[in-house]
Amino acid sequence: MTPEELSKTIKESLESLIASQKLEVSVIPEIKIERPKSKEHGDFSSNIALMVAKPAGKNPRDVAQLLVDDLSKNPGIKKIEIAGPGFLNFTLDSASLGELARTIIEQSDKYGHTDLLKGETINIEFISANPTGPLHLGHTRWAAVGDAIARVLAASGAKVIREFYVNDRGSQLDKFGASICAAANNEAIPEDGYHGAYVKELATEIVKEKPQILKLSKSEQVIEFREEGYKKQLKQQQNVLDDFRTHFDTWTSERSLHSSGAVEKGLAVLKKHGHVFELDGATWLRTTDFGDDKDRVLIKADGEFTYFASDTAYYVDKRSRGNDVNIYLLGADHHGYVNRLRAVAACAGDNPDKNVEVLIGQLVKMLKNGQEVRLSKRAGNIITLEDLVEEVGTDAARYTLTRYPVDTPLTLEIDLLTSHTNDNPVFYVQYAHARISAVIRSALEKGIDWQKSNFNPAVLTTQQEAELLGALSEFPRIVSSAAQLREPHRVARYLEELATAYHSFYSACRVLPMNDDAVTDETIARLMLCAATRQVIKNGLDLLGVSAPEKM
RNA sequence: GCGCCCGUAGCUCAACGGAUAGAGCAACUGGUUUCUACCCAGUAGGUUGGGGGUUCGAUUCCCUCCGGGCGCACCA
Repeated sequence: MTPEELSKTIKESLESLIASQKLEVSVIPEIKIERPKSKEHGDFSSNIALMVAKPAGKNPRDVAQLLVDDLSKNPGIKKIEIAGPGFLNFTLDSASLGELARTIIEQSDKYGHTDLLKGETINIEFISANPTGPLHLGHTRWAAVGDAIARVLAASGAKVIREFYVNDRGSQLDKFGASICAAANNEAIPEDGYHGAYVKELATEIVKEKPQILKLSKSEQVIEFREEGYKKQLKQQQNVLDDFRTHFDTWTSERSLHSSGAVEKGLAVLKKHGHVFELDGATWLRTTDFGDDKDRVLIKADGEFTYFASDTAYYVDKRSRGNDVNIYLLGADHHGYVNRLRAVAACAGDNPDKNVEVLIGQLVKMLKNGQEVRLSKRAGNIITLEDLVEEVGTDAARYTLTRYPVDTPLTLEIDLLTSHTNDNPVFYVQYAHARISAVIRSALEKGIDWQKSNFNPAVLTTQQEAELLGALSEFPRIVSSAAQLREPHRVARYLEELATAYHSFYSACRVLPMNDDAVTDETIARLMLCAATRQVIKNGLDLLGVSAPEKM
């Protein structure tokens, strides 16, 4: 019996109590099944009696007793206890609990997947770095977290579009061009330009490929260097992200919004809804109608579109592509955008609570030798995605970055991360996977065909086996909540718990027969349990984009 | 000044409004003749920044104060 089945059973029980008028409740709340922290509280628990007591006008413990009387008939349930104010603590019989292993193996890589978000089309935009330099540590966090969110959403049945917005227009790009140009001509780079070593490298590369550039006028050179540098830098970002296992479905460039007429179209939509006005020669959007602190300029007095105009057009464009929910993953330094993005949605006639979701990620701080390294793209003193991967590898980088909720600032201690052993829970989880793989390999070498043998779940009776099964049963709920809350770190934390449950089981319960001992029901059942655990670890690591090695 | 986020063990961090607030690291005590010791079992460590409120029940929700981070362009 899985938690989902138990939940259903309780619901049926409640319905029958209501039908027989022993209980009077108009609406049955969602019945949540938890795995109690304390072992004394059984395999699963529910607070449903506490939830129902008030509307029913009864004492919670009395409601609990009614449920116990009705549910005890159920064959898979060994024991139900009423605890504290009215919690129901369930203990399943071992056969009923152990069946889960078979379920997991049958569902294989689909175990944990649900259709919770079926029918929703969700667009998740993240990173969206300027194509004027390498991706830094902050971008790397979004690469790992954004991709992991996309994965849990997809596992929960949503149609997901991963999107990257390329800011290939405007003054930052011009400064980029001027910087490369200066570097190519061995001149001082403008103070507000880009000073990283990569600028000089780009300049050298471009001159080598197109030496005639240097014969152009300075103003033409700047444009040429800008365009060549942009192409190269974007390509570089794409390659790096590819290696980082973060693949985007859509790359939308700001220029294309202008060339395709999307900007005019977006403006027309906003005008239609009546929130556009003229003042001091400029065209404004009245975002203050919807909670923004000030109105925003769409077209400057000199006739140029603002960056904000592109943003609004981009939103309208995304919606027109059928995206119901538009998630933006932004750094804390952009949190001022939240109200304005929501206002844009409202100005376009949408519901900001439904169509827009902004996730603000706190910045990543890095300590090296106990001192903070300030990250600044402009100054050139930056730690890039590649630097991090080079130090710790893609698996450890992705895992470490997805292990924490994004709304807390993250401090990476590079010295710890580079040590490869300390404080890197990814190794702990991966090791559990490799360890199980070794056990299963040995079983095959010994000629134990556990997959074709009779599985008797009733022999899984030890405390460690029950704990492990309990942990395995939680996975679907964890994935669902990670998707609904957009918090993939829950998957990582769960995997650590699961790995602990496995290691604990492993040291307490011998799986394979010793020496010439015979293969028993217990051997087969434990191998099933191992295989189920391995499957769940693999499924969980997949959701984080981390590999599950067979050997370590 | 206005606004957003954060404050939990010595450190880094968890905890759908639920039961005795949990892990890892660091400290201490034990454990392996056999399947991967990159492991396991245990001890110690807390007024969840302070104070109010909401309720059966608050780390979680509301108010306020304190402390820290960040943002408030006809820049992008």
